[in-house]
Amino acid sequence: MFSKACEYGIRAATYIATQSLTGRRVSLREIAEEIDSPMAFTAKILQQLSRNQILDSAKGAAGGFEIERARIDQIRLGDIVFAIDGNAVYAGCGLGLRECNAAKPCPVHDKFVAIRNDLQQMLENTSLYEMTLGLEAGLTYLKR
Amino acid sequence: MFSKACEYGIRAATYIATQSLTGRRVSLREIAEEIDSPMAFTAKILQQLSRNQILDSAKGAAGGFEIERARIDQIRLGDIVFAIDGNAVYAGCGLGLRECNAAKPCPVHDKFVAIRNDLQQMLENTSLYEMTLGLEAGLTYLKR
DNA sequence: CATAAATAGGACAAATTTGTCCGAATAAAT
DNA sequence: ATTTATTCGGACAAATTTGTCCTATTTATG
Repeated sequence: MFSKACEYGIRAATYIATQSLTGRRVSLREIAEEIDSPMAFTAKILQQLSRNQILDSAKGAAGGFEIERARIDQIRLGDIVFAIDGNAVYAGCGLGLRECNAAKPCPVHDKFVAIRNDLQQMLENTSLYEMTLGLEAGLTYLKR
Repeated sequence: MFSKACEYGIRAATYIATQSLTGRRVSLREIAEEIDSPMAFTAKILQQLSRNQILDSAKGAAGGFEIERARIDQIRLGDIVFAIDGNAVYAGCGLGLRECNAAKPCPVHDKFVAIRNDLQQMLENTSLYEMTLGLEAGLTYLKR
């Protein structure tokens, strides 16, 4: 559904958020270990999230990544997906037609629209904060 | 959502179905033109669908592809997707975890399950025949 | 100031997906 | 029987995505 880059990005942002909630800034190394992702590749994705103001990075010794407390509430899962995969998830015909809309639809246009609307709703309604809740309680996981 | 191969496969199967309804067997060349897909690549996909009994192929002059009338009603969109993309659509964690289930879920496991169930329902409830209806009536399209 | 620890970014490499080419096999038509 | 039109299948090529490596830059700390 999402690209690998996007999957890593969501997991990374979620982990960073859990740590930022306790005021801890985390390093790339730690992130990659905690979400079990390739470190250098994860670095690229974090850069992208940083450029898109999803998270803040600090260079130098004791540097790392963090997310402002207030932003953890505001950032939606969809923001992260958009920052990495663009609008590919929402746009684009399910059968790959360049133009596909209500006026000239593909044979499954309506059915796909319905499902993508559900997906979009979910992505827009899910906050980063919400994703951190189960993690701290040990009810959800970011690796394995 | 689906691979390019899968998109072409669905479009091809749908076109073949419309023509098989009138007893016409169609050639690869015609299919590729009608669904606007790369011919040689489409050939590979049709082979795959043929091996999976989604459609029948006939070699030699006047050969081509067709689908038995009775099968057009029986084949579901999900059968085509499964023949090409396997169970990737249903299985697999939304965040890319190797193991993700109700016991040890990722932070968005439940939300993804809900959406994927909807998708699965749609794929299993949509028959190839149903997809041909709008096409003949000029209400839906397979290219552009 | 020097050093160490960290991110930034460019170039490159590997893997996967997408797409092409061509010869072999098959079957209808002349 | 030969020709012609077609699918089959293998090898290859291109494009994209995923992943690695190395150097430069930045910043805290002694």
